[in-house]
Amino acid sequence: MPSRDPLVELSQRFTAAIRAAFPDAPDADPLIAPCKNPEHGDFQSNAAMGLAKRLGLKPRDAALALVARVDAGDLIEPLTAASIAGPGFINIRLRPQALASMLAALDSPSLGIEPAQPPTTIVVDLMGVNLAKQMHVGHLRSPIIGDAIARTFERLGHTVVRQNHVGDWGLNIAMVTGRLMREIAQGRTRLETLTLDELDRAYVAAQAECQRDLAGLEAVRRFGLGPKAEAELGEQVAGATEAFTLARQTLINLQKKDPATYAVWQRIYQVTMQTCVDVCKTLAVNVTDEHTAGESTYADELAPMVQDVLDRGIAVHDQGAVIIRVDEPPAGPDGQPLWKPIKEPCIIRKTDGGFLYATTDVCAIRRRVQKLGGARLIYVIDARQNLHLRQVFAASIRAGYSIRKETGTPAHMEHAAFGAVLGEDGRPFKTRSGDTVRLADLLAETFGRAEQALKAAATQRGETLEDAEAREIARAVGIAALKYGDLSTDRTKDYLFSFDRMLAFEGNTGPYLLYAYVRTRSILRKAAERGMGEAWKAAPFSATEPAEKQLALALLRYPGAVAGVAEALEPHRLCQYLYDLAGAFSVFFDRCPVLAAEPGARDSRLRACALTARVLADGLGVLGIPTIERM
RNA sequence: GCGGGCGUAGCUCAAUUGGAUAGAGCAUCUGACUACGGAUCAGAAGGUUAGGGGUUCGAGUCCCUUCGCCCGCGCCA
Repeated sequence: MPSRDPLVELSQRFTAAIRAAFPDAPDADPLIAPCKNPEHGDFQSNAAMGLAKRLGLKPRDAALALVARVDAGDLIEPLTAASIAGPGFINIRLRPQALASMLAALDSPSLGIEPAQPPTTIVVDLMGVNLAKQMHVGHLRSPIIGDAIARTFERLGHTVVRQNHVGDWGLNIAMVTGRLMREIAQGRTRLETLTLDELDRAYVAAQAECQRDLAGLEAVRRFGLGPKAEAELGEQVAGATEAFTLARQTLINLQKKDPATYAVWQRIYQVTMQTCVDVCKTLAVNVTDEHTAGESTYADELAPMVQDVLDRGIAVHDQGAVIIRVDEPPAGPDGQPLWKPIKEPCIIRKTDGGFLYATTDVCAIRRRVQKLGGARLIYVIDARQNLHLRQVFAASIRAGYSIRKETGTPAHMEHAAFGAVLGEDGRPFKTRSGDTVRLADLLAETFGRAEQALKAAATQRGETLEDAEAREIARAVGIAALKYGDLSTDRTKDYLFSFDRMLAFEGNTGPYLLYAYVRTRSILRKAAERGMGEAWKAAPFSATEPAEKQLALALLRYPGAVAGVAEALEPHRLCQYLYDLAGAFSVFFDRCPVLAAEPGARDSRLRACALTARVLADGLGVLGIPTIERM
């Protein structure tokens, strides 16, 4: 039985040929890849050049030796000296029969993606909202990229645990909680009707009133700006100091769960998380209450954790703080250092006895490995946090918290970093007035623009779109535009945000892919309307036209494309694949009539359309982009 | 100062991790149809891959160096 994936099948045959021809290099990679240029062939092996270098042969001789030993069977056309091109590329053509049977095999419920054996547990950190703060563009990339990565592993049959590491604890939260309690006491705010907007304002106000302008006071004194200025600033500092002291008291009350204080905090939590979960739902991001693991849930673990590492001599006192040094990594099983030396130590307790986010993050690693069973931890967090994460990873390895019981080795921890969101001027994305863009506004504008564009297109076709239907389709188009726009470029680079570009119906965009999908569905719908039955669903694939063959080859690359995303944690590979597939389908659509073809070709082409539709929908699903039937 | 990242067509991005003539889309120009959804397809033009040096059959990719931009750097999260 032929494999569904020609890459796998060809790799096996070439590996066997390498072992037979070059016993001294049995482990050499066959380096099978699809040909970029269809004129060269369907696939190519680039193994000969490497082998030649390694064994001191002429590349062409190595290629000849390989060509002579590859078992072509009924899979590929026989390889000859004429198959060798350039310095030693071996060009490969599939036999039509093999192509047809592989395609038929792909046309299964799994679409050629077999569940991982054995599945592993992967924890994905994919969001970090803060209590009492309005969500803004900065919160966009993590859930979009993180959810796509999570869905990829789920699709491959792994167990995924999503974690929303909510910033819901600490002095900043205590400040706003304290402020809110006073506002309530004064009758200026009501807990029952509290909104996130009010919370956001209270947060900013609380920050401001706790901000002691000591530097300003110093300057006033130094430059002798007069007793009045000094008195004003002195008053501010005194007020801020008082507010600060109050916030500290609130934090203490929170920590011991003083009922009045805790009730206000809970309400703040509720209002913030409701908005967060709503946004995720709107965006079709799979993050719900069950995925939230706020910093508050680690509060009781911090002090004992620090004590534990102190007791074991892993952490030390330094300049009044408690730190874990990470500049001398121990060697792992392979003799290599477990991480790259980091000069800056990981601080886990401040001089004043307070804890930091590093303290929480070390506890989070412990929970994710020891309790949640994570064999692999993926942090989808912006690139600026790289040093912090490396410190925390290293510290948790030293502390033994990330050592898996099953294997005795550290869980694999990765930072899937992403760049900043920039405006079209290349500066951080802001509103015209320079404020940060609220997520709610951004979504509204996306959906609004999508709806307008859809209506305009409908008018041009001479159709009218009902408001309700337009809105519904605009939602899907907007989500596709927003998510695909973000996912389709290398996540590590900064991302230039542009409504016009992401919402364009042409080019490598979400709407274009939805359109391609809609066209596949439209043909199938028409086939049903014209009573073409269901027999075509089992029709043999025949690829007589070049466009049919290119579509078939594109379809066969699907399992590899999904696997590639998992390997590199780079969803843009799947985007590129889907765009290629949509392009191959468009050419096919242009060249090969389906419904009007004679019955044999028609059935084969109908089946190709159906398979294309399923791969497009499945692939978009892996990216977290829902499809629609019409647009 | 130290550390990390980036620099590819006018613009926005790719390049299967060292492979064939560096590919797409947008914008520009030229063709194709009274259309299975033209929101399409075919073609043209556009490049010293920031500059220089090196490694080898072969470099956008690896090493060295210069320039430019972004980010981080023990008691914020």
